[in-house]
Order: sequence, then structure tokens, then C-alpha cells
Amino acid sequence: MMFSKTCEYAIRAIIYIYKKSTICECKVGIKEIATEIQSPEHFTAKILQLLSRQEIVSSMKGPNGGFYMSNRQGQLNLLEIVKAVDGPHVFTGCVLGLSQCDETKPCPIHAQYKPIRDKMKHMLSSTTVENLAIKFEGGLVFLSK
Amino acid sequence: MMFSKTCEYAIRAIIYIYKKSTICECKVGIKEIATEIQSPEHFTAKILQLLSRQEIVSSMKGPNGGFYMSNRQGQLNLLEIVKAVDGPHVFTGCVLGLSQCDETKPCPIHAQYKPIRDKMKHMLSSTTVENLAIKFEGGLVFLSK
DNA sequence: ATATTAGAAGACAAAAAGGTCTTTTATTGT
DNA sequence: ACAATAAAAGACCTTTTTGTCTTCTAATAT
Repeated sequence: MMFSKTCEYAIRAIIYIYKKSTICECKVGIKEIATEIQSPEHFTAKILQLLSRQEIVSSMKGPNGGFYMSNRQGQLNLLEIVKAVDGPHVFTGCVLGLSQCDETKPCPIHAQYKPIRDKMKHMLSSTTVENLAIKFEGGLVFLSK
Repeated sequence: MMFSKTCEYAIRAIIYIYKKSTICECKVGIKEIATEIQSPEHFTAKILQLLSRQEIVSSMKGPNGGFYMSNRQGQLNLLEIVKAVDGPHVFTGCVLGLSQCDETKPCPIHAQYKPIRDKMKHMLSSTTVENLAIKFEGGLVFLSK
């Protein structure tokens, strides 16, 4: 609803990969990721390839290969990730789909909607992957049913 | 992004119809609606049939027929409309698509996301069609480019 | 009555999103 | 070198969304 399925899987995968990367030096295979975040394996693989090309996650082929993330990659915020997946225009257009809608020529809902969208964007851009991964330490947060 | 295209057209059409209904006793034809809100005519017709069946808008066949809305229908709020179009589960599920995600077993983003979603829902449920249509009176709000 | 008008209904099609499967390529341990 | 491993690439399929077109039905004015 809010995000595309692709984006949901991407964020879940990233959190899982980063969490693993902080625990050990090891890399995570796509099978493990898909199982743990409960996503379709091949579809998730495709998404991670996209993220890999954009250097949001890193990967290594071959035995003991898999996906991993550096500390620097953990500092990426959610807005950067969402934009990488769902395109740069996410959270930009008019709620009602008008091509011209801004302060000077607003749609009827613009005034009410804009502050909420801004809050959403602010929340996303101020939340890093690390912020989220760290929550698991206390066991107060989950990625599965 | 936020709403489906169907929902965008629905809201734009409803606002236009209600605005017209407050100005004159006349009914609006689908051609005029589609032109004015810049939407595909036949697709919009289908959406309005859906809304008509749910008594969100009223319609009349034959010469001088068309769509119209009563004062009572103008008191409908946006959340009711969005739910009628995009289904009752809109704005309910987890941002990350987890089937089990609530206060007791939250996803990593739940805490940040929930207050924003609640604001969004509150904004929608406290905004009526009339609230929006009335904004046109001052000419400070638009439905087209 | 009937011709005209305009929405209702539904078949159909195109595009996008979501998902699967197979083959290729890079890496590594032996 | 080579067998095994695991990601990369891409062909292919399914479902959903979006959109078009034709036919049917109700209302009305004459």
C-alpha cells in the first residue's frame, strides 16, 4: 500500500543483511535471506541485484559468498533506499495525481496532505538501516510472524 | 503512489460532481466530468458506477441525466471514499508487509510509522467532500493543470 | 409510441507489478 | 586445473491495474 512489494522486500532484506553483518564477518546467502524475511527467493534475488548495482548492499560470488553490508552502507537512510527501488519521484507528486499541484496552484487536498507527506519523508530520511538493525538487540522488534 | 489511480480519479470526480451539485440543480454527464478532471472517460465511468452502487454518488439515466450528489453525500469523508474504492484494508497493514505487526510484535519501522499513518487517517476521516468543494469558492484551489 | 439521450454492464486489451526458472559468470577450496 | 558454490543475468510467466470499446437498459421529450 504505502510501498511496493519490491520495496518491502528490499527493506526487510537490507535490515536482515546489515544485522548479520554487524554480528559476524560472514556473508548471507539468498536462500537464508528469503527464508528469514519470508519472501520469494528468486524475486528477492533480483531485488538484491538491483541494490547491489547501486552499491546499497555488497555481494560476493562463489563459496562462502553472499550478501553483506559495510558500516558505511548501514548509514544509508530509508528514503535513499525507497528511492533506489521505487524511483526518485516517490513522495513527490500530487495525492490526486495532478501534474500541476503546489503552493501556488494547489489541489483541494494539498494543504492537508503536504505536512503529512513531509513528516513521512522526514521520518524516512532520518532513519538509517543501522537505527533499525540495532533495535533487534533488545529483542523488541521482529521481521517475521 | 499514495492512492491508486482509480482512487485519484474517484476523488477528483466526486469533488467535481459535488461542486456542480451545489451550484445548480443540474446533473453532470460523464463526458464533462472526464474532460474537466482530465481522466479517461470510460474508465471514469466505470469508477462512478462503482460509487453509484455504493450510494456515494447518485445518477440518473436518460436525457438531462448524469451524476449528482445530495448534501448528505457531501458529508462523506475521504476515508469512507478511499475505503469504498481501494478496499477496507487500506491504511491497516504493516509498512513492511508483515502479516503480524502490532504493538506487541512490531516490525522495526512500526514505532516511527504508526503515528504518521494515524495522522493520515485522521486527516482523511475529518475531511468531507463538502470541505474540499467549498474551497473552490475563493478560487484558491484547482482540479486541473 | 418512439426516437433520443445518457448511464450500466461487461467483454476485451495493454501495461505494470509480482514472481519463477534456467543459464551464465565469478570465486574459492582442494 | 577443476569441481563446487553462489550471485548475476535474463527469459518467461501470472496477476493486478489501468484503460477501451460495444452493447444493453432506463428515462425523457415530443
